[in-house]
Amino acid sequence: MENISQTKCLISEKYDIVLFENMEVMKDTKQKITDAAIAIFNEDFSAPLETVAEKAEVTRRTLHRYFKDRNDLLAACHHTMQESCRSSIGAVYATYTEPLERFEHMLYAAIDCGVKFSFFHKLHNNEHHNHSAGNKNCSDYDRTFNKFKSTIEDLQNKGLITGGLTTEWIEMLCAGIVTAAINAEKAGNVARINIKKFAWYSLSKGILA
Amino acid sequence: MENISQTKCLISEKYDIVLFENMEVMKDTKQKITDAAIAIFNEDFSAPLETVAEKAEVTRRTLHRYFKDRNDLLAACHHTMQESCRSSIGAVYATYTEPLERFEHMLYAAIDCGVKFSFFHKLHNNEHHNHSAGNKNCSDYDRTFNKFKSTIEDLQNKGLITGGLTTEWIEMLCAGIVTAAINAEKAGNVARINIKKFAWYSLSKGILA
DNA sequence: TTGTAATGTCTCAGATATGAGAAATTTAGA
DNA sequence: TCTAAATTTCTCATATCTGAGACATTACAA
Repeated sequence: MENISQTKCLISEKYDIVLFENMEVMKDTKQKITDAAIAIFNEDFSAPLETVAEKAEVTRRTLHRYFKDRNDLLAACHHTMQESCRSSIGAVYATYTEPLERFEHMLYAAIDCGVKFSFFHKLHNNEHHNHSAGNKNCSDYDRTFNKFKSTIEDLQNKGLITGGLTTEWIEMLCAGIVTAAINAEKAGNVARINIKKFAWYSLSKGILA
Repeated sequence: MENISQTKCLISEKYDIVLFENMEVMKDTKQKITDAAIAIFNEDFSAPLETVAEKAEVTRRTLHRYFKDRNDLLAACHHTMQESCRSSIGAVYATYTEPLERFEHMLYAAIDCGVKFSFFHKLHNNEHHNHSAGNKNCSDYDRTFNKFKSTIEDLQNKGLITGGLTTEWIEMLCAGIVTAAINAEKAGNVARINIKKFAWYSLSKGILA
């Protein structure tokens, strides 16, 4: 019987410590509200702002002091998600050049970004959103996610991907597995240390030739 | 280089024809509204009822004639999801006894249920929902999903699962892969015929020893 | 301790969502 | 074609959400 411990896995110590979100003691209020909004809107896009304020542990009045209106808050969410993904994925892209190694660390980066990754991906891939390169938000998204996509294409060109699987499927699968990792983390029924290990095992076995 | 066509795959012809949702010409209005609500609420839980009515191609007034209020509509959603999942998964459970075969067909059944599967799963597994066996909805959910979970346990007991992977992770992964399949279907960038093939390939390789 | 900036409380007006009555219109079947 | 049921249209009252002013309270740094 195969055992997961035999599988090569590049998780560094760093990832085991700061595993998911930054648990900083004192975030500045504006960022705290933005982070709360990302968590809430990811699950319930039309949730009342009161709900966001509660999650951020501030009054609705305070929220309105920082954000003109709902759209303003959403723009801040977008900026935070974009920046978090750009920074994490960009760092991996710059650090690793070998496609497989790069791909593995991109998965870990995506899991570290957590909801900021999955909500960002969801927003730009849902049926109502019409993605246009002219839109600043969309081009920001593309710049970051193209690093992801091109890494998958590199794997394919090197013949590392199971024949027949398409780039599009692999992208969807990655998003699905990141979501699984986030949900496992939230549910708390899978040991934290294992989540990335499991995610990489299932993803790599699931697509590599 | 491994090719996906070499992988054993039990998709029957039936699945290729009625692939995702039932595209019936004339659904009765109440069911049409309920289905629209499942699609909308899955993506935006607090979406206004106007949005649901639009999706169902009726007036908000008509919606209110069938459903007393939002909760009433939500109860109908729950009933439809429960019944769809119970029927599909129950049929697979009754038809196949060999765990691996059963598991594969359960994946196909879940993909066929589509949003009805993923929304149902999401509702009973999100952090706000406190799952209690006393609640009728929860026990309905458990009855159906325990068939899923016990199938995974059977695989594990037979030594078919990669050592170390937990039941909880596999459940999350299944939900993630079903979501990937649904999104691939919605995005339309993965050929319909391939979706189930890809999903089973990635899932089976991703967890089986 | 004191002053200032940030946040909370209370309040309100306008916007949007909700639920339903009444009558007109459409649809489907005899 | 005619009738009955279903749906739409228009309307309204109520509820909830939103954004902001005025002032009280708190936190913190000098």
